[in-house]
Amino acid sequence: MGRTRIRDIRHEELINATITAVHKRGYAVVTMAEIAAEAGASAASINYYFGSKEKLMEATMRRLLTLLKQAMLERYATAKTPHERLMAVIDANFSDRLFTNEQCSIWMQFWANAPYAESLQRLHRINRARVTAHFRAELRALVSDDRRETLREALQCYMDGVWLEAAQSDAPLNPAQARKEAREVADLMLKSES
Amino acid sequence: MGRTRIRDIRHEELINATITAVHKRGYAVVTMAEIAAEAGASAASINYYFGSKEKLMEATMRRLLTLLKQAMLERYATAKTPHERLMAVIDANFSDRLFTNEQCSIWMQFWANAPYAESLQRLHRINRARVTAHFRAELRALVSDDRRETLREALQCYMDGVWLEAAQSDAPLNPAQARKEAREVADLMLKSES
DNA sequence: GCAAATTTTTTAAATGACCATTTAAAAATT
DNA sequence: AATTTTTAAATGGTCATTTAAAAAATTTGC
Repeated sequence: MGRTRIRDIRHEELINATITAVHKRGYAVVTMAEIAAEAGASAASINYYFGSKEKLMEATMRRLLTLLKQAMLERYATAKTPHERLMAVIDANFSDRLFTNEQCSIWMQFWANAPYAESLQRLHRINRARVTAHFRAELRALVSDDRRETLREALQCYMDGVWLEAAQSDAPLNPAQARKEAREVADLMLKSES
Repeated sequence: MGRTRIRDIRHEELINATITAVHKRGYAVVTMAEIAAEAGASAASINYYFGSKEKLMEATMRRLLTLLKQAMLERYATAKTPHERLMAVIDANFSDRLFTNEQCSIWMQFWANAPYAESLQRLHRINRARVTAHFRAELRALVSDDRRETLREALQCYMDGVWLEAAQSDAPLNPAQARKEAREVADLMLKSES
């Protein structure tokens, strides 16, 4: 009984179309018609499946969060030491799938609009809290108490900043390079701890 | 002959109103009527003085850039060593005047919308290039060639990230604390260079 | 000084677009 | 035949900008 398979397909298609359309036009400016066109559907069908523009946006942000979570868990699975697990979190943020112009751009859009949309803000905070928790846990074994929070905040802000800058660039990004640099930065900070 | 003094006053008032209104409502969503109400004027008068919403936004962003530039030059004036000048750039970014919820929030708004508005993008890039140049110049005397760019990028991204996070928070910010932490982060990175 | 004349500033109301959402009916699927 | 999916068209609302006229300020001629 493949119950309403089509529903899932449309959800997927429309969310992907939303990601592309928001990237192209900006969160607050993109129209239902543009998103629909991107998916080869009609604006009315979006409301049929999602109920409203706002709910579509929320579902899209959820998708993004899921992608990030997956990327993190994937890498976490094989990491053995605290240092490796720390790097797993970093690598996830700059994985080939996530560190693209489109993804950075749309993250930035949701980020910027979170303060003005309850539902986005909630999701955003949950996500940030998760990354914070991971960092804290791994840093516990790596740096002394008194410096840990400074270092964690610094690392988290650094990663946010990299994404933010990536969202501004139209030249294609280099995830491998970004991972390398992020690891260097992290090690640089850790080293000065000895 | 104080030529058309009133024009300057209105410009000032309307730009301030724009800052407040964009902070409250978001860049792409705020209306001319809301901005006008904030200034105790009519929407039509904004067009009389600025020509269009877009030009008003551009003028507002210019104002923000001027504020940052001023903050930097002020601190630069008294800094003697490269290290002091580096800290001057950092302190400027987290000065009492600039590191407020309202300022961070509106910076974030312009930032996020720069990719979709030619004029904003231009200004944004000019500003970033200036900060980059300052950092490069001061770091030249402080760290070895091979690490300089990594360190500079890390510092710049870190500062962007702090602003970005500040824009999400509704609790009042603590500029002094932010300066202290930023200095710590910078020194941490510099120390590991020896 | 001072009152018409001129210029600058201000706004209420009109204009013309644009858009999310609903509706009602058609098309496709079960 | 019943249900699900799709969309064209209608609806109702919002908003930037323009217009036309009023109000304030400034200049000018005396």
